[in-house]
Amino acid sequence: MPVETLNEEGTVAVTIRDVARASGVHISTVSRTFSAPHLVNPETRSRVLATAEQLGYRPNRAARALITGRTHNIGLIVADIANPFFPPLIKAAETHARRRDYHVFVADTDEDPIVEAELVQALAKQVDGILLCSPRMTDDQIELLRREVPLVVINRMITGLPAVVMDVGQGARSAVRHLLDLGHRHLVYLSGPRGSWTNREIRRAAGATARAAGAELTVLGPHQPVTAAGAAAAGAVLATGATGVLAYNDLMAIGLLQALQDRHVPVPGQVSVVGIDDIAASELVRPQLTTVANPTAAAGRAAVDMLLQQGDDGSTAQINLHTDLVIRNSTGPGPFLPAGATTAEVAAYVKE
Amino acid sequence: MPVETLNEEGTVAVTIRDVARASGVHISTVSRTFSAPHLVNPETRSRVLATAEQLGYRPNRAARALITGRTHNIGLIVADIANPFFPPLIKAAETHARRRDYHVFVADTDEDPIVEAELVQALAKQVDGILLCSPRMTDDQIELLRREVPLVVINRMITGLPAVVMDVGQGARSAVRHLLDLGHRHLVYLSGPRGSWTNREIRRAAGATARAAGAELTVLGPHQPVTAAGAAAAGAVLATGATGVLAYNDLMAIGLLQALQDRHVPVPGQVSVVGIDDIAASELVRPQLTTVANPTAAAGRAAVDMLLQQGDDGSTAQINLHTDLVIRNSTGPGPFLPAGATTAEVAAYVKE
DNA sequence: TAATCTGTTGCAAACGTTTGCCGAAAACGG
DNA sequence: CCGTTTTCGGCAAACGTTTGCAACAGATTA
Repeated sequence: MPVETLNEEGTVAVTIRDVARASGVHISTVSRTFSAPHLVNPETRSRVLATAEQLGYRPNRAARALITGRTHNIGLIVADIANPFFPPLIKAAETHARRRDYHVFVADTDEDPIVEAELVQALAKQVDGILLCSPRMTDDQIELLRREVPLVVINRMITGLPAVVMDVGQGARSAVRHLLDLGHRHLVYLSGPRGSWTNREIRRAAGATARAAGAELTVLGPHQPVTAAGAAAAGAVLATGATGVLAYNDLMAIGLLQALQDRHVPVPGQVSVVGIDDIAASELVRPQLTTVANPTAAAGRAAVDMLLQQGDDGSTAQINLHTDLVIRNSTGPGPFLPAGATTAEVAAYVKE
Repeated sequence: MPVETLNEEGTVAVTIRDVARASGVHISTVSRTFSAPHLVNPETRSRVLATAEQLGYRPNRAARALITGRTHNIGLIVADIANPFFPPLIKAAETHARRRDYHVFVADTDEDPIVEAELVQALAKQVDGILLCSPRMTDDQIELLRREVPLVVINRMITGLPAVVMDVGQGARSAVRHLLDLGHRHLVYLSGPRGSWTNREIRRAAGATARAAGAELTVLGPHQPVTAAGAAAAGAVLATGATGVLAYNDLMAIGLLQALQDRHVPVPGQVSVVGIDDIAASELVRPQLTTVANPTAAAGRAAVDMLLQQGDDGSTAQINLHTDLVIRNSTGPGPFLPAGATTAEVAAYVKE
């Protein structure tokens, strides 16, 4: 009776060797049955598969990783799992990766660039690549890290680095144009965290669009991308005298909405607010938030594909995903129009 | 000149062997420097550490896993990452695990018990244990799977299995008592998904509490735990004539809130609504949701600890975490009381 | 019929660690 | 100063795979 090693659960650990013995072939044949089926006789193959199935054999990924150098794992690093912007992306990436037989490590940096770098380092040797989501590091740091592990960046553009971005510049332009169309002439941009590429893009696009229309745009910030920061900014927003606000993300916009409500400032009667992301909650608050919808799920899937194809060629494509302005109830006509004016009336007014 | 193997990034893969050669010791000494430092002379140790640092050596976890049988990874399986109940738990578990030098695979079952079982199987050989969050499988299935991999269950009680539960029964009792105290005599429980242990606990506790007070409790469901289901149930809720509603979770409660608002049913004027979970959005909607706060972050940390200690002894502890009723604005006096009655007045009335 | 090719399998050397065992040297006790 | 213990470090065998190479049989070609 052969000595079987028991694993910690007290069951027999069945290896390639057991399958080989039971089906009367060499272990290499068993190995090939799984990793290069076309190299083994169909008859033998089915016999091996049958005994493997019967014995409950599962390939040991550590052993496989050791020799092939591919772990079949990928890392996904986000700023804050609890920020509702990320879960749909995580979910999509995870599901997509699993379909390709990859598993996903998810890690959270708490918006801290130092933690971010450490995490990449820690994960580097254990994954085939990392998806860096809205990184807060500098471009230089990222350049350094990409030498240790294949990287795909989401929501940031760095020359020479494969990236998936949601076209937040275009989104910001639509949002600002929407506010201008409604007759607002003085706008505020509630700026997001320092180090965010997205934040720079939005500010630039919003500024350019406002300037082109001869409107004024005041930038407030930087802020942490959370509701509390949006709420805290309410006073400053009102102090500017602006009537239209674009926020870095929906959380901040919602926080602002709440604070304005608490101060009995009518929205959109006195101030119009636009968010970015279209998180689930933006439909749940009242007034419902006008916002720029980001295709986060598509971005997650695209990023996984880019990462897995990266080895094949030296291509460093950059994908730019389209964003959509979703108009809800937090935006309305500017202050010098009759409060009840419809969009059509406003459009007519503006054209005059 | 020795031949160095290059990894896919084109940099040299530095192994224990390189460190050994560079510091003039045997590889076993290098190994021990990292995995059993007390067995090596402090002087040698620091020399090895220095060269390791200088060469940029990182232990290969696959090789380590292969020989020790421990991967230093854990799996975390949740029903739906996009359900805001889970992210705080995931985040806490991940951070806590990382502090103990473990990495976390996160996977999503889409509320499907079949996917759930497959995921456990797929992850089993690649992790040291799995955290099963609010599983939808049957007890038997879970019993079967625990033989393949150490398991800790969250939000479910199965005899003999280590578990962390949030005391949702107690939460439901507080919630129902709160509604009864406000003078509501006919309540509805908006039931959650089939297969949810939590759902059974809530229903049982709510039913018992209502019965003990001689009040009526109608159970509606099962439902998917999403806002749409809560909204869709609005008609049925009103049809029962009940004035107090307890929902399986906040998402459903919020959905219901929206639908009632659309029908111009005043909340809490005509109907009071209580949720469970205390997700971030429950504070953002208007009226703000009265709900049972679950200590999800604490649960995540506790579960990680249990899983990592599990090997040490055969203990299968079950931790029961306290929940808290958070009273906000979605609950108010029952219909036969003056609409503006304060809580104190209500209490007085009920006592009479 | 000999030479070549093709398809299938076995052999054995890796991959980068950990760890039980053993010997050498140092420290200790009497 | 001798015997015993302790500390330290080397040796080599694992762990479960993959994969280049070689062997062999049968089919194909010239």
